[in-house]
Amino acid sequence: MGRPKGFEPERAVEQAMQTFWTKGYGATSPADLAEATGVGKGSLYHAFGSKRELFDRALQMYCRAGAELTAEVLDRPGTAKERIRAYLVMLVDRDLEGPVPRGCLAANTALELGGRDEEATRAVRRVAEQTIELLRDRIARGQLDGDVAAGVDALAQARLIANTLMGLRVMARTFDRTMLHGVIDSALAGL
Amino acid sequence: MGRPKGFEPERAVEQAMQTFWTKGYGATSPADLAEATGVGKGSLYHAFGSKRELFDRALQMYCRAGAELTAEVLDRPGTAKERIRAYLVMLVDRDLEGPVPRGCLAANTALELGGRDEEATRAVRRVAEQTIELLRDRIARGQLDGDVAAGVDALAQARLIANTLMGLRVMARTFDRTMLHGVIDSALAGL
DNA sequence: CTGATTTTTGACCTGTAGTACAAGAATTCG
DNA sequence: CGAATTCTTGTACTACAGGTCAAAAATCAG
Repeated sequence: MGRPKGFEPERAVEQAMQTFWTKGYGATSPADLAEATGVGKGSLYHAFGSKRELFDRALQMYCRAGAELTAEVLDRPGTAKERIRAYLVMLVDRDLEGPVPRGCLAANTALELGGRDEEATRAVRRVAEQTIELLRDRIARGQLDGDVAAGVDALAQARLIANTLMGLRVMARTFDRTMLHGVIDSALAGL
Repeated sequence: MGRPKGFEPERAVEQAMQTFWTKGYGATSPADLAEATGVGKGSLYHAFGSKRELFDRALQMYCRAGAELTAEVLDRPGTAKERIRAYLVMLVDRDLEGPVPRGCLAANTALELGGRDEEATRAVRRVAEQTIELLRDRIARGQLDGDVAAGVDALAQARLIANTLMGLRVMARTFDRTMLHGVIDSALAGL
């Protein structure tokens, strides 16, 4: 019973995520969130408790969607190198296509809150570890498939690529597509 | 003539830089700056005009110091690979030694203001390009010295390493020294 | 319809960011 | 010393961040 919600929480979290992603946590005001979600400030606080809790939900959603996307793209047919390249290129291109490059919400959060905020640090770490794991598995599969040399250290390469990815999403803020693609090529030389 | 300044501007900019570095641009208040520099809020505005202008000076100082440090470390005796590894290790360890990992002011700025702020974007891009150039020169020198294979594309490797560096300074917010050093090793495999 | 329950709305509140400004202090010049 | 100049200090001000709350609105059980 009781009055029914006038909005879908998941939808609101998603809108909030977009806003946090674009403007950053600190620079997003409750008013911004209200406008983005179309839900009154008061209702948001009623439903989510605080700006911070809403952000946690948004970050969680981002991580989940990111992991799914990563798995999906890596699993498409092709060699490990081809798939990983496609993955990196896709993320970089996505970054560059918007009116304003937003990078990666997790990376942005890592720099904005990392080290100062327990919860955020853990969340960011988890998504990074997840990515590394997916990359490692894909490389290992490449070794089974015979398209990656058996002597390659899958974990080390996965870490290198994940780190490169973080770098790319910072560089995407200031450099152009050509340079970023060049970096991707160099980073994949070890495969 | 007139009353002499009660503080050294350069010193104040340096203190301000430390604060911006630790807390980020948006999260640093005029009150923080006044406390960090020991100069009254009013005096700061009189001397520097605005928070933004002070930040520009601080970022500029950071870039200059960074470039000098890079050049200095790379120029010490050793092979290109040894020197570049030492450079990366030094930056990562510095990041980790403080009570709170601060990353790189330029990278932080790139993520906080990049794409939205012309001036900041330019400054960050300049420091990145500078770093790439110094790395390229050092690799090229390594080729002359014979410690780097002649077939290596110095510019591509320099870009890869600069990108790796950016990534490391993001990862340093959430990962430990061991993993970061592993990434450094992998990244230098191409030399 | 009444009451219980939950959501919405909008007003309201406290604190601080970012800046402006006026009055006073320190210094040099004549 | 007085005047001119430049810096300092502290107050004042506007705007907005972040959040709270009371009252109205919507639903359902009985």
